[in-house]
Amino acid sequence: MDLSGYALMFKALSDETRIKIVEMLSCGEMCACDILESFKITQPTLSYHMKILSECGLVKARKDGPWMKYVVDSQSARKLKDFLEGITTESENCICKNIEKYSDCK
Amino acid sequence: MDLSGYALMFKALSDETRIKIVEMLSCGEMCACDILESFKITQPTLSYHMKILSECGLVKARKDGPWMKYVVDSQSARKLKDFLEGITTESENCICKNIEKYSDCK
DNA sequence: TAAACATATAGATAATTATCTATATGTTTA
DNA sequence: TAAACATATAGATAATTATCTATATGTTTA
Repeated sequence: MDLSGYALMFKALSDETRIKIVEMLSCGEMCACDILESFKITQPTLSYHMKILSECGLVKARKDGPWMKYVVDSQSARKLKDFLEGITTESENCICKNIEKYSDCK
Repeated sequence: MDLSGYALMFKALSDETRIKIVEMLSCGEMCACDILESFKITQPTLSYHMKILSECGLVKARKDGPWMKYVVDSQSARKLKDFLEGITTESENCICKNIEKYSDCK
């Protein structure tokens, strides 16, 4: 995954409401209507947040009749975790060996 | 750490420039001027980013003469990693046992 | 001490974000 | 099939963000 992918996932988690949603989903699949009950936001706002969480890949969405069901995508969460692992751990192929790639690129 | 603390750290990592900075710092301490060389941003913009990274706790800053030196705070990074761990792993005291806390709280 | 260097701050601005209301679309049930 | 239910989309808006230029502050060196 390239950095913009990580940035999108981190951005998805940069909002407290979305962090809470992800925590709720960590126990298993839930439908939007059930998630909505735990928050004081309107249905369109939840829909907006779920789109952000789904589009970055951190959450998987599926349609079940009239309901949308959501669950954490463990693989994506693990990738993000591994990124943080790379930040803390000393290793042979340290992430920072790629520094030159960034020179003069935006 | 409460959720707003995590949100701040995730927000700090939601920008590609800042992700790159953190990667660079993962190898060890660097001064602002050296970091700046790898980016096409102005010095005030870098100063802005370093403030965001420092204030959330993900990066430690210290003054050394005229230089500011920065390094990743491994403890914070580990906390963030553990949060993601809690999202993926099934456990006795699952994060989602706290769901009721969110009810009707914004 | 004056010049050079490193960084921070102030103020402006275009772009993005989180939220809402109103409404549309799609699915199930009576 | 009409009503009820679940969700998404459109459009508006206030707040936030990332960036810049100009300038201030603090430190070292000649």
